[in-house]
Amino acid sequence: MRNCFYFKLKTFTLHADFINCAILEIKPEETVMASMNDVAKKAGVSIATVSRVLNNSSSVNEATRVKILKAIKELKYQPSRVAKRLRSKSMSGNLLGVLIPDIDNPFYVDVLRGIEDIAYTNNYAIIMCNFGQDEKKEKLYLEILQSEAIDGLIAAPAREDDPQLKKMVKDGLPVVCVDRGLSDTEVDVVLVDNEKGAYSAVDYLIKSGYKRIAYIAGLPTIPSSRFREKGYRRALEENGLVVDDVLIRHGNSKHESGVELCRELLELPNPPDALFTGNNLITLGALETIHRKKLRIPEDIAIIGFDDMYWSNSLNPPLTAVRQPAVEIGKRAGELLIQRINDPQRAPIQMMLSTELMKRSSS
Amino acid sequence: MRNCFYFKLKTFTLHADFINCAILEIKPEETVMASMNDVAKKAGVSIATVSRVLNNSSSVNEATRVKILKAIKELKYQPSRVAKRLRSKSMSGNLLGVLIPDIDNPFYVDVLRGIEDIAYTNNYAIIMCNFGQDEKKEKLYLEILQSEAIDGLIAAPAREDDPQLKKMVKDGLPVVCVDRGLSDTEVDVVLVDNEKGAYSAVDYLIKSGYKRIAYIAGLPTIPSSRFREKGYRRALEENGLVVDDVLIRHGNSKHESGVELCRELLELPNPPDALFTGNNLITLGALETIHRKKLRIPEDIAIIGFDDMYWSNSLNPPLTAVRQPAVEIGKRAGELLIQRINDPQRAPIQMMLSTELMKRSSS
DNA sequence: TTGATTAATGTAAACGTTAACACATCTATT
DNA sequence: AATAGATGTGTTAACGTTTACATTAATCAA
Repeated sequence: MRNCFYFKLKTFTLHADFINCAILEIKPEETVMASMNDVAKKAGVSIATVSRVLNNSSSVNEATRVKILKAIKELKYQPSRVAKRLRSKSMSGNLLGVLIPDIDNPFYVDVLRGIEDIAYTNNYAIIMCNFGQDEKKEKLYLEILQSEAIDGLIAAPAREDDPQLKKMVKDGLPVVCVDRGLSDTEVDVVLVDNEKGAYSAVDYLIKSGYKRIAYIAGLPTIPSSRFREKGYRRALEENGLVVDDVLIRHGNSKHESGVELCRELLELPNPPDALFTGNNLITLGALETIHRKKLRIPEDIAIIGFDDMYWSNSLNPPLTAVRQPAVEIGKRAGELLIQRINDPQRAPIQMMLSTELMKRSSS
Repeated sequence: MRNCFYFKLKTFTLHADFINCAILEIKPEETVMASMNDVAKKAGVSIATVSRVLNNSSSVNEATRVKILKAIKELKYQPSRVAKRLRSKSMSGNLLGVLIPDIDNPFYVDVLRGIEDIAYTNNYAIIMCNFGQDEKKEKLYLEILQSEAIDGLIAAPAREDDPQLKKMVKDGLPVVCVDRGLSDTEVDVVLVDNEKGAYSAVDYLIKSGYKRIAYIAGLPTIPSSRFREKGYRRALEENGLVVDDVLIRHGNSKHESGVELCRELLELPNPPDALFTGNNLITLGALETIHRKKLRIPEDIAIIGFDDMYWSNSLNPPLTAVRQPAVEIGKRAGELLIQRINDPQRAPIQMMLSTELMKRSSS
């Protein structure tokens, strides 16, 4: 604004900027958001007193308190979270980071929703970081989160031994891991008993009479993939079936790997009669292939997927699935994180929620 | 740390804090994250010079530059976005807000992913706010976003005339609306031609021979719901069919309204032979009901849904759907926003992307 | 009355940046 | 030889909070 007048006086030309300026000046309110200083001035007190009533720390006279409250109302004052965060890393800046591998996966969306729910009720905002299974991107996001001075982080790291994340934990950042842990590191973890969940699914398939059960796995780097495979193998073994390695396929945890690996399996000389799919996306991919081949479920091929969806009943036939309480995982993680922010000394907790086999008609 | 020694010298007692301190002192690195000041000190220059090489503004001697760069490397210095943001609202603090009505809806997830993609490549972080169709929550989130001093906002507001959001736009916050606009307000908008999309679907149904076509609508407060209804009506009229109001049902845009309203329609004395569903969630809900009733698609009831999903082919039969390029909507919105941040004066743009009727076998 | 405690408030330094301004040197133009 | 500009650098005041410390006035026990 001052620049504009400068232009005017100096050159005596109607520079474009000046015109804009003039117009702006007519605008009714150039509301620039009141600061604590403005409030203090308006209430005729010092800035410290305002801060005191805001955080109702230590005693302040009732009369001044109402004066200040009034000023706050009138100026529509809103404290700046940014300034707060800058000032004291110790004090809560009310910002949480969430680092997830793949927002295309409905499981993580549910987790995110659970986190968001808790965050919101505790007045935390969330910085959402989706690294799409890309470790480089993950690394960059971790740096950004650090730079944003978040109060805490909920993460499903790409690898269990992520050195960067481990360092952040060691440096004192409150962290809760979901879906997977962090090796050799004292950190809260919320996950599900993957082996048991997989076992229950495969055992159920066997008990239902299926003999050649295939497993389409996700990325082997992800612990849950491995645990699920372990459960799969154990179920076969304990039921006296032999594990046929040709029936185990490893993909990248994404939709198209479900499509592709399912096709490979079905085109085998001796194809499976049932399918256990390693996650949401893989299940959907496999279904696509099965339908394309006009195979009947479960008569030609049965299927049980890891991860349930609220629209599993919209599939035809309704999908039998191992349900992870995804929203609850998010909520618990959020609660643990806030707890830890308030009490950094608390011993780490590993919370293992149980899965539920949702028996529907695809198996 | 210094406090501890203070304790020691003053009281000569082993205060608990002191013990903690002693232990802490043994810890290898109490890495507190280096600041620009540390870098400056280490490089033997002033803090301003460091800032200069960081923003490579104005000239700085090559020798000092490398000295500083070296110091930065060694200290693993990372600039604080928080400080940056506090310092200059004008300068980019590299933080964007995203305000969406319902993260359960895969459409918004895709939009979010598009935004995230652009944000990431431009070094912006995202604060994600999901208000779940709750206007009170929306209001609170807007306040939080303001308080976080975001550089820009992408929003799908609950109502077109949201006064709070309108005020924020007027106050100069760069805003881009997705999926819906903001009445009487100069703001960038990215959306789809909802009427045309709906028209194409219903027209296709009619051309395929269906006579009684029902529409399950979302919340009437949402503009897109109304436009889709308009397209539905126009298609009927232009094809010489009469609009039977009993075949139009209004829900709340959520899954269970799809389940319920579809049931009502199918139990009508004179039920529809085809269904046009107003969004993702409604479609899924309707499918659930159809399958529960063991009706065949499309023989007993045809269905076309608004919103396509990457797993529409996993449905049985594959779903015919009006595809919104959701990811692209997100990307375009992200681009527009960043443009506007860099040039606040640019005239607002309304970007209307086109839908595509994905003809599969549910109709 | 005095000295000590408490209540209510103000002052100013920090948090980590940016940017306006000032100040040297040095080079080039007259 | 003098002046103007460029080049390179430092100093310092913001930004909006919190908080340690200082200050004043009032209350109270002795």
